[in-house]
This record gives sequence, structure tokens and C-alpha cells, in this order.
Amino acid sequence: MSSETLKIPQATAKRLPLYYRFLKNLHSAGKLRVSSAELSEAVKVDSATIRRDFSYFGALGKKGYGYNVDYLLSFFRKTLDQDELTKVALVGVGNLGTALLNYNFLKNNNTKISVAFDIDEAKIGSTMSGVTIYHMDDMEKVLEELGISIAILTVPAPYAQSITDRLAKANVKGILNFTPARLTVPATMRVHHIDLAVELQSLVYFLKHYGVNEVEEIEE
Amino acid sequence: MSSETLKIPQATAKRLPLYYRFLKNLHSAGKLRVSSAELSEAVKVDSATIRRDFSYFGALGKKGYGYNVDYLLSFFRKTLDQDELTKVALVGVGNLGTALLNYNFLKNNNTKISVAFDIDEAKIGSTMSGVTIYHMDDMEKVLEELGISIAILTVPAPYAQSITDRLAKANVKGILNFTPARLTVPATMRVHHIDLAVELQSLVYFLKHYGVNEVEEIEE
DNA sequence: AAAACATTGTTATCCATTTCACATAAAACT
DNA sequence: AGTTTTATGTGAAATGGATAACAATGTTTT
Repeated sequence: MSSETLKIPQATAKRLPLYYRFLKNLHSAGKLRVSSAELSEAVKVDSATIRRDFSYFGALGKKGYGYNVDYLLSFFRKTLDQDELTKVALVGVGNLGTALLNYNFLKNNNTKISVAFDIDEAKIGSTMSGVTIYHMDDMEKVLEELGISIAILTVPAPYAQSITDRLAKANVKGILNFTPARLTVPATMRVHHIDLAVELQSLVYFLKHYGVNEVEEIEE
Repeated sequence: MSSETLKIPQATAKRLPLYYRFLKNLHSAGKLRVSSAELSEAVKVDSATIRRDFSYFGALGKKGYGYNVDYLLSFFRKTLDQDELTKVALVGVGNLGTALLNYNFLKNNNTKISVAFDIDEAKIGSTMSGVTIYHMDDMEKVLEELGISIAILTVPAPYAQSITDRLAKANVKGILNFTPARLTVPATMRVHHIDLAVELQSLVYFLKHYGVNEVEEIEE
């Protein structure tokens, strides 16, 4: 099952999709080779960090030359499981949920919102951006039928925890949580938060309290 | 101007808005005191980390008692500049931009999208969620009139860099960047990225490659 | 084919952050 | 009032991540 590759540092793992995207750009632009220095300029990550990141996967480059774009690209495609489509569920089709439905994850990643759930009768049964919206009452059933194990959570905060509990029972393993709620989950689940208000507010804080130009870039 | 307080670690600064939000919840719920252990359970941050974070601001608690909710809340209100309203501009009123317009930042933070820009003639001049939409051609002028120094960027990726250059000239100091582009900015500016595709994909990667239950929670 | 050049992979170092563990002191109890 | 309980604040250790710097090695040029 889980390809127990050597454990890559989390910070590195978070940068992989970024590298992959830029490699695709380079490929489309017809570039054949790239150095860590060039890549660094494009993705705004120190070149030594890039080399270190790549090195966890072995020697992918050639000294004095750099990296072969095609080779690197196909390597990352395998590593990031881009060959198989990953199906994701959207729970909560409000403003943000609707925006995510229209957001084309497929374009960059082989990941697709395949189904959505809501409680608004006006939406149920309809399709948006080609995605059918089901009633939340049918969530467990539909998720298991489709074999979905990842959910994007965009419901009002007060419902977040109880819906998470249901997702856990339905064998969902990962949640991308857009609600402000800090979810309690079984140890077998993984939650990534995207907390819009916190992001905005921490930006405000940094601007007011840190000498601007103190630090260059901060990654989420 | 910039209250040159002792430099709080960045990781701490990013958690402050989170603490603030939960303290508000506790306050609404009528709680008078709270311990770092309780808070830890609620925000999913180790209690020692919470105590350390608070300690950068001095001794806010009392041994054997914990923290007084009201005191802590008013302290953070000052620290996070919640007394003055922070005005923010939205650049790009597409799907995601529209969702953010409807997202009520004001509720939790004293931060408000005060103005929006787009190039779609159908939208220009109208208001959405009480926010007037101007033509992007007028951006510099309007920003300076309103004295806005923070922008949320939700435009198509190919336009991101050139618009960023214009924002820089218009004296904007902070950008919350929702586009996949990695922006090049002067050292006087600060960019926070929220890269939706990367977030989703890295979640997928973690689930496939890390023994689930390996790590509890990851922050953004 | 030799010399000059470019760029990796990695070692050693540095820095930031988290966590442990406990002395200290206040609060609660008897 | 004295004893026990509770929970802070922090020194010290551990972890995690970024960066500098350079030997090794392949590439390009002449």
C-alpha cells in the first residue's frame, strides 16, 4: 500500500508540488535543462535548499550541467502519483465551496473534485462545473461508493466538528479544512488548515510589527 | 510608527490571531479563566508552546491559576491592533475573489475589504457585499486616496506579476497572494502565499507516502 | 586533449522552533 | 495556618530546517 519511501522532511514534501508545477512550465516552454539557480529564481526558494530537496531522492542531476527537465518531470510525476487521478469530495457548497468547484485543480495536478455535498435543497441534484451535488444525508453512502478518502471542508464553523466525525467514520483520511474550527480527529487522519482570517491577520501583524524588509518571503 | 516591540518569533506571530479568536469564543461563553492546557486542547497547539508564546509578552498568567480571559483578551486586542480597522483591497473579482468578498473578515478580525478592482465592465461600478468595484486602470489612484497598504490578489496567474509591480508602486506593503505565481517584490514588501493547488496536492502526497498517524497536525 | 568552466551533492554549520521537565508561586483545601 | 494541588514561566535539550561553502565531477571551449 503506502509506498514507504525514505521519509522526506515535511518541509520538502510541501515544496514538491511547487517544483512540479514549475517544471511543467519549463517543459511547455521547451526548455531542456535547468539549474538549481534558475529554478531558485523562479520558485523563490534558495538554490541550496532545492538541491538538498532533490537529493533526498538520489542524484537527479549532473554536475556541471544541471537537471534534465524531462527526466526530472517524469520523476516527479511518478513521485507525486500524477498518473492516477485522485478524487476529492467537497463538503459545503457555499461561496467558498463554489469558488473551489470552479477552480481547476486538474489543470496543474491530477486531482479532481468529483462530488459535492450540501443541505440546501435548491442545490441538491444539480451539477456545478460538472460536479453533482448530493444531500449531506447521503454523504457516507456516496463517499464509500466512490472510494473517496480526501475531503475539502467549507461548511459553517459550527458544523465542522460533527461533519468531521462523520467523515472519519466514512473512512476519509485527509481533510483540507477551510473553516476556522480546529478539528479533533483520530490519529489515522490528517488535517491541513487553510485559515483565511488568520492568514490575513498575521500579514497585518507582520507589516505593523516587523520592520518591513526584515524578512523576504514566508511560506504558508 | 511601527511599534518596534521585541521581536516575536515568526511562528509565534502566526499563532496570535488564532489565540485571539479562541479567547473571544471563551469570553462569549462566559469563561473567566483558562489554563494553557485547556487552550491547547482547543487550538491544537502544545501547551508548552502556548506558554512560551505568551511569555514573549511578559508574565500574563498567574501560577496555580492560569490566565484571566478578559485580561488576556484585552491584551491581545491591543497587540493585534484590533482597535483600529485595517482596510484591504481585493484585486480580481472572479470566483475566488467573490467568495472572499462575502467572507466576513470583520467578524473575527477588525479587517475589512474596503474596495475591489477588476477589468470586467459588467462588474465595474457595481457593489458586491457593500464593496464598490473599480476598474483596474484606476487602481493606483483609488488605493492612494483610501490609504490602503494591503491587497488580496486573486487574478489569473499570468497577470499576477505585472499587477504586483503596480501595487508596489502604489505603496502597497503586503500582499495575500492566491495565485500560483511566485512574485518578485521589492524588499520593502511582504507576500504571504495561499496556494490552493499546492495545499491539496501536498495533502495527497502526505497521505500516500507517510504512514498515516505518523504526525498529528500540520499547520499551514 | 587539455584547460577552463559550471553546477551538483553533501558536510558542517547555523538558526528557529518545539518540547521536556521542574523550580516557583499562587490557589484551594482541610 | 499549614498542606496539597495546580499551573505558570523558563533553562536546557532536542528536533527540524535552511544555508554556506566547497570538493568532486561532468561539460564546454579552445
